Amino acid sequence: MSSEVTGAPPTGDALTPGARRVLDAAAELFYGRGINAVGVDLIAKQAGVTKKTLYDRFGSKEALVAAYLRERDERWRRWLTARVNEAAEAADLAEVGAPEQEAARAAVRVLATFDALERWMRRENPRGCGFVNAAAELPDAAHPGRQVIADQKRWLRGYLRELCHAASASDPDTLADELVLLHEGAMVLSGLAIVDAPVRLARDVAVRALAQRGVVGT
Amino acid sequence: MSSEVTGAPPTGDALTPGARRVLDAAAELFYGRGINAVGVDLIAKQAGVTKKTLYDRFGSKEALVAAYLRERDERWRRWLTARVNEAAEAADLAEVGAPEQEAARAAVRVLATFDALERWMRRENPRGCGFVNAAAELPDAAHPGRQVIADQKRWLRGYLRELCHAASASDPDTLADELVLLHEGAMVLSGLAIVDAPVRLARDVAVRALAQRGVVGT
DNA sequence: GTACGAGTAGACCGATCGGTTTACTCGATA
DNA sequence: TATCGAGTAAACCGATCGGTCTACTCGTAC
Repeated sequence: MSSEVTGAPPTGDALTPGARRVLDAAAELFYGRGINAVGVDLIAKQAGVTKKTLYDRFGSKEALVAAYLRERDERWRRWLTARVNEAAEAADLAEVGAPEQEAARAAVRVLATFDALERWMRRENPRGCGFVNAAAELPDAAHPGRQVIADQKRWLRGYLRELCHAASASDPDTLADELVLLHEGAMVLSGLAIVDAPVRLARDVAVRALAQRGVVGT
Repeated sequence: MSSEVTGAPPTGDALTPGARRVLDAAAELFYGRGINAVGVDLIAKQAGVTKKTLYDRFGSKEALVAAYLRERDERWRRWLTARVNEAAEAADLAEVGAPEQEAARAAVRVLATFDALERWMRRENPRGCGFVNAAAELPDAAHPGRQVIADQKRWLRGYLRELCHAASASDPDTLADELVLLHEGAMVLSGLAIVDAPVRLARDVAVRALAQRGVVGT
C-alpha cells in the first residue's frame, strides 16, 4: 500500500522538499566524483533522507541520473541565453549603420557564448563538461541519461545555428559546427588544465572564423 | 612466501603471458564500459586468469588502470608519429623552392596529425578519447592514472609545438595550443556523434589557422 | 474524522566490490 | 635434484552495491 513509485521522474520544479535535497546532493556528488563512484546510500545520507524517500521519488538510480542531467542542462541553457541576451543589449552599436544593426547584434551574441562559457567553467564546471563526463560513464545506449546528453549537445548546435543565421554568415551551418567544436575543445582543456586560458583561445579562433564568414563586428 | 607483489607495475614489454592477457582484457573493458563499471573479477575471468595472478602482476586495480593508460598512450604516440612521418615522406614538394622545403614538409606534418587522428578515432576510439573518459572517472588527484593522463596531453602539445616551430609559423606556441584545442574538440564530437565529420571540420579550421600564421603549404 | 502523501528509522536481500589467503601444479634453470 | 617463478583453483574477508520492505509519524485537505 502506501506510496507507489512514480514511473516518470519529476519534471524539476514540482519536487517535494526531500526530493529537492536528494537531487541537489546527487548533482554535487555525481559531478564531483563521477556517477558510478557514488552510491545511493551516500546520496541519501548527504541529503538527510532515507533510501526509501529516494526510491519513492525517483524510482531508480538510472532515473535519478537522468534527472540530474536534465536539471544541469536546464541550468546551462538558462545561463547561456541570459548572458548572451545581456551582452546583446549592452552592446554599443552606434557606429554601425541601421541596416546592419541586427546582424551586428547577432555577431555580438555569437562571441558572447564564449564569455558565458568561460564564466560557467569557472563557476560550475571545474571538472570539465558534466555531459561529456557522464557519457564516458554511460556506455549503454539504452540508459535514459544518454538521451539527455544528446539533446543537450544538439540544442547548443541549434542555438549557434540560429545566431549564425541571424548574423548573416555565409555557410552558417558549417560555421555553427565549428563553433560547437571550439566550445567542446575549450571545455575539455578547461578540465585538464593543460593550456592556460582555453576558452579565451577558442574565442580568438572563433573571431577569425566569423571574419572569414563575412560576419561584421568585434 | 612464494610470489611477492611487485611494487612498480610492469613497463609494458616485459610482461608474463598471464599479465599480457590481463592488460589486454583490462584495456578492452576499461575503455568499452568505463573504469569504475568494471570489476577485477570480470577482468580476470575475461583474461582466463585467476585474481591471484592479476594481483601478483599488478598489485592493485589502481596500478592496473595506470598500466592500461600508459600502454594506450604509447600506442597513440607510435601511431601518430608513424602516420605523420609517412605523410611527410610521401609529400610531393617539387614546386616548392629548396629554401622552403623544410618548412613545407613541416606544414604537411601538422595537417597529417588530423588525418592520423581521424583514422585513430574510427579504429580505436569510437567512444571518444580514452584519457578524457578516464579523467572523468578519476577525480582523485592522487590516482596514479592522473599523471599518465596529464603526460599524454602535455606530450601532444609539445609535439605540435615542435612541428609548428619547424614550419616557421609566427607565434608557434599559440598556434600549437589552438591545434590541441581542435584535436580535443574533434575527439569529443567524434564520441558524441552530433556533427558529421568532426575531425575533417577541425582540419579545415586548422588549415586557416596555419595560413593565418604564415605557414606555407597545402 | 479520516484518508493520504511525504517523510523517518532501520532491517533486510542477493550480488558484487577490491583484495587476501592456502594449497597445489608445472616447466625451466642452476 | 632442488629451487623458483608463473600459474590454477577456490575459499574467504569486510564493505558496499542497487533495491525492497515493514512499521510508524506527521500534517493537510476533504
